Amino acid sequence: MSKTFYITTAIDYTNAAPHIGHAYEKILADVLVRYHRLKGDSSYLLTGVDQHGQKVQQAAAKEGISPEEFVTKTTAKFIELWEKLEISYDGWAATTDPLHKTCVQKILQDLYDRGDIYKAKYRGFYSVRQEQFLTDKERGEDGNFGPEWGEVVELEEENWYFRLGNYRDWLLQFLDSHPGCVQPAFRQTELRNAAERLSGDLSISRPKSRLAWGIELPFDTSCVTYVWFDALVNYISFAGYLSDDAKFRQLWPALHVIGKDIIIPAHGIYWLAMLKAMGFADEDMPRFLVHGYVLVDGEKMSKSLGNIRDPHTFADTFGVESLRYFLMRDCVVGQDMDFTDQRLVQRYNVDLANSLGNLLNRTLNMAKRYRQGKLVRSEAAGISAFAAQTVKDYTAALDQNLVHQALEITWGLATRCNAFVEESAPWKLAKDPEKAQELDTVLYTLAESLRILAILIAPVLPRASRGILDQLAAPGDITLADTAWGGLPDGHVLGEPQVLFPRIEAAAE
RNA sequence: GCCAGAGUAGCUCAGGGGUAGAGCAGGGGACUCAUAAGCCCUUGGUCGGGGGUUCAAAUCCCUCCUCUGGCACCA
Repeated sequence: MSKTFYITTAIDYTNAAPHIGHAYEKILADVLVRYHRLKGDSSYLLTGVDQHGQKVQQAAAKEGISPEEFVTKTTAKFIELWEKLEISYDGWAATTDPLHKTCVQKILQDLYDRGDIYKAKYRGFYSVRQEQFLTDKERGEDGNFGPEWGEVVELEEENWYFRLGNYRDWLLQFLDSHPGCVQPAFRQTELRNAAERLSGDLSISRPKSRLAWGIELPFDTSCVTYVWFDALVNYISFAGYLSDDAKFRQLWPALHVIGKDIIIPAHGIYWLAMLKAMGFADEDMPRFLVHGYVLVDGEKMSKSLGNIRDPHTFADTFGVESLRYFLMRDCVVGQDMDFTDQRLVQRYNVDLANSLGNLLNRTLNMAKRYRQGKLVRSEAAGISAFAAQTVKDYTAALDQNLVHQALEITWGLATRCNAFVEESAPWKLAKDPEKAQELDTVLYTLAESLRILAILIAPVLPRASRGILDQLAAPGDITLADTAWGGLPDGHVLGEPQVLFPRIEAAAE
């Protein structure tokens, strides 16, 4: 069996509800994994939640409930959203899972035994109110810590450290010899620059007196591990590392879909160094697909601006598919995108309703009116060749994860078909008995093109894909190979036309 | 500050030494199968400013300005 296309997303921190940015990342990963399934590749999508840590502990305390209870409640919100958005994940990584905990502890113990983890004292300024150490970043303009930190004391604490600095040279060599490890390329350049300046080791523990909600260090039960050796490890623990060798060999290495805010240093430096320390070979290092932010009306989403968009609202107002389409079509992979209601509605009306939806509708109506929906197998060479080229270009784009480009290419076929309707004017052919064969060819060509379009949109618009195939009365179980011309048999009878994407008339302001 | 990227039509962006491009928005037209959709035509830009190289610069070089990102644990 060939290697599985193993794709993961960042696991989301469960101290608050998911927003449109979380949704974007999961949809992107979902589209890519659906594409690989369509191609017939063995595929596996892992997503999940990061449930440990201080902010969860604090948020739970604030509500007067246990961290377990709090996390269960918040996690449910993520699961509910992913189901609504049709994120077709195969594995669910929740960091409180015993499987994960066992894996983390085995890794820590092993690194400890090999001397990659050591204990050292840290002395610094500590905010009693916020229960955290402060760095120079937290200092105000005047160089002092602001009142929001409450009482600040100087404190000494013993913690465990990972010998990150030992892996700096290897990391530089690895990045230099593996262009394409990070997409887009400029992110790899940034990572390389950051790695060059890397100095010092990485604190990986917190005393339980400060943070109890985490995974206990196997060699020091007075501490829990802090974020890195917990959250990052999910990518391998849930892939069977140290628990199911066959599964792990099949899946690993992964393509990590992550946001631009966590490539440096978390994934690009810490995670790669951690894997190296665990003994992973260069060819078993993951690759990264780094996406940008979803801006709202040109601004970064933030609580203080009060412009956080709830994906549920969008899904309920405009439909899940229009949200998936808009996010995938309007965002150049790797770049930020601007999310505005107006633009979403515009894209929906222009691309989904007017172009594709109307093409389906007019085709079925003409076939019904002129031929009672019955087709004669045939081919308009210009269009079938165009369709074949479209599939080729589409594949080339998606093989490079360029979802927006694949959609643009796909819609090129829909546009070509709409023009073809005008060129061939079936309503004129229908009035001339001598043109009967020509009319049959036009109708079959349009129906067949729609069948191909339905296949191509399937990764992004699974429901609309099924909807088109249903109306064509074509089989719903499809693969990319089915885009070959002539799938609809001679004498095939099309289904009833229904409006697939009703126009959104009210300008959403 | 250092590093990277960007600044091209109202908007989103492509192009990258030889007469300025696409989609959407705006304007006009012919048609009628269709979700007043689709199709055709069209308005619109001294390609951030200034210098330079060149027969020729949006494109190469220098410089300045602006924005974004990274360096600095929030998808």
